Amino acid sequence: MTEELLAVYRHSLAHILAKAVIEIFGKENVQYAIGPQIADGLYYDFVLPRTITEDDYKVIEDKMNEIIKRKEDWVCKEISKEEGLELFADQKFKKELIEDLPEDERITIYYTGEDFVDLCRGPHVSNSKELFPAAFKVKSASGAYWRGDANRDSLQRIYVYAFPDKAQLKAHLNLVREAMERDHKKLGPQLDLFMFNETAPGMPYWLPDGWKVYQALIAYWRSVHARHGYFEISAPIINNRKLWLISGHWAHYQNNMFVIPGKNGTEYTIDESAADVYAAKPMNCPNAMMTYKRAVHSYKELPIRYNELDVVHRKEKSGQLNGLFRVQAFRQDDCHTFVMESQIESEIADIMSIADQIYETFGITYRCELSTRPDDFMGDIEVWNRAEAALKRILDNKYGEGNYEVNEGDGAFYGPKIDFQIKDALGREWQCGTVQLDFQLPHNFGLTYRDSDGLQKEPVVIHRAIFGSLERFIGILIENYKGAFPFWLAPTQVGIVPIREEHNAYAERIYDELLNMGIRVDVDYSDKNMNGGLQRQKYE
RNA sequence: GCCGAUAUGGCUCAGUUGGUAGAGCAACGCAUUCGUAAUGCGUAGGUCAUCGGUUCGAGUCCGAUUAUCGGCUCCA
Repeated sequence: MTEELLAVYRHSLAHILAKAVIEIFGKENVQYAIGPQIADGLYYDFVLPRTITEDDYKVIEDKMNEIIKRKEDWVCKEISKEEGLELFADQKFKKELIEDLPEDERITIYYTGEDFVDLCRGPHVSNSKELFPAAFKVKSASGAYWRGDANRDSLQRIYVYAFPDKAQLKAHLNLVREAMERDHKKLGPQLDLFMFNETAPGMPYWLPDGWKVYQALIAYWRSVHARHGYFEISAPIINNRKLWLISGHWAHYQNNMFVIPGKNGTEYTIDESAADVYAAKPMNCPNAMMTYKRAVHSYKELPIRYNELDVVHRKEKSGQLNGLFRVQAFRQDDCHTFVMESQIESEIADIMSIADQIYETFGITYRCELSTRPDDFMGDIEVWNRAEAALKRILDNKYGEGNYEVNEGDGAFYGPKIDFQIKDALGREWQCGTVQLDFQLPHNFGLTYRDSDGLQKEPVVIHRAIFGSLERFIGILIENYKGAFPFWLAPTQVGIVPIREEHNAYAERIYDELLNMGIRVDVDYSDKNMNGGLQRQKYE
């Protein structure tokens, strides 16, 4: 089945889903919104008289199958806006969709049988029998908003897996099960890598074994950067509000910051009346700017590359947290590189080569996305154009023109960026690394360097991370390796288990030798059988 | 934040129509010295997430809170 046919198949099934739900609840009780196809099937959004529960899934599936078996014809009709508004008079979402259509847009509707009609661009099957063997399964039901807007109607979204045939559906369900078994939220605590506690939501505790993995990753990361002229710094975790006012975070990012109120007399407050208001840093950049600013710089010093692994805190809305994938306290493998505009291209090319090397080490493939100037950009448009051209040249050289995604207008207001989407063992994609140009922060902080012509100029800052956050990256690694880390990352690289007491002395000798070689080794002297697996040695 | 779900000893779970908590594994003790998915016997471990309410009585019912999970991003 081609991509196009699969889309038609899934989208047609979405109509079948809507028809089924309407037949189950009664047409007068259902408002149906939209139902597109998605990566593994389709969904449809409804307003229903009651909440869908798991017990309904089977009922819905059965009804869908029943409808398909009717082998009804699908009829497409072109109608006028007025006809549409009349036809969908009692369907508020459809009416809104029609009203929002441009005047000259042709409006089409699709009948499935005579009793169900949906506003739709199509195309669709011409008869339900084309939907056989109808390999689908209701996946879940959840809340959603009309047009993704939290202020508008709350809808119930029903997700359905749908594949061309039963074998592919089964394969996908297996993949889903496999992914569940690999879930780092389960494996992590099971393997004693990390844990969470209610008093610090979204802030991982790294346990001894997890911290070994963490440190192994960092050690590797440092060794790679050492060969590319990077220097590591560390800066305060909390700063006075003054810093965040300069950087713009106070104005634009305050809702995502953990703020420590100051004292105005006896009152605690975060406003100007208290001078001692602090906030935990959500990003490392402002302190990197301060670090640069401590001295005058010559063009001969650039690029200056400051790596930084400090913990950052970002306050998320409740309901947004997700294991290690979305946390409130984490370390980015952050770097702020200060360059002259003329150095952007070569510097980013070097960053790309570092990214290549690091991702390859994990057997991870990735693809790049370029995000360009948004409407509300800041700075000089000529600088933007040159920077975007430089990024394009890099990507063109590396992947060939058109072989990477371009998200027009998706860049940050302070500069264009390249994102790395990495792909794990199960083919799932994750946003990790990012390279962002920044023309704004150096300006806000008044950064300069003395150029060869004797003039003071503003450096450009490149923000970049390759792991993204260590936390998220380790989460991905746990799932990618199913908890079985490669030797160089494994918390325990060698385990020694003497069988009898008289072997203990020899075990100790081996243990010391391995330890001296820098191997992470454990030995189990416990007097018991081997069934329990390796025990942690007592004197650790 | 919104919709939905979940919350019982370290882990996995049971707990019927409300009558003051059970099991297996793990732990610990004793015995066993036994070679790769479970040696035997015994001991200890829980204010049933938190707070409040209903009741003579609540793990069980009601309310609030907190945390966690699935969605809310693929837009006829």
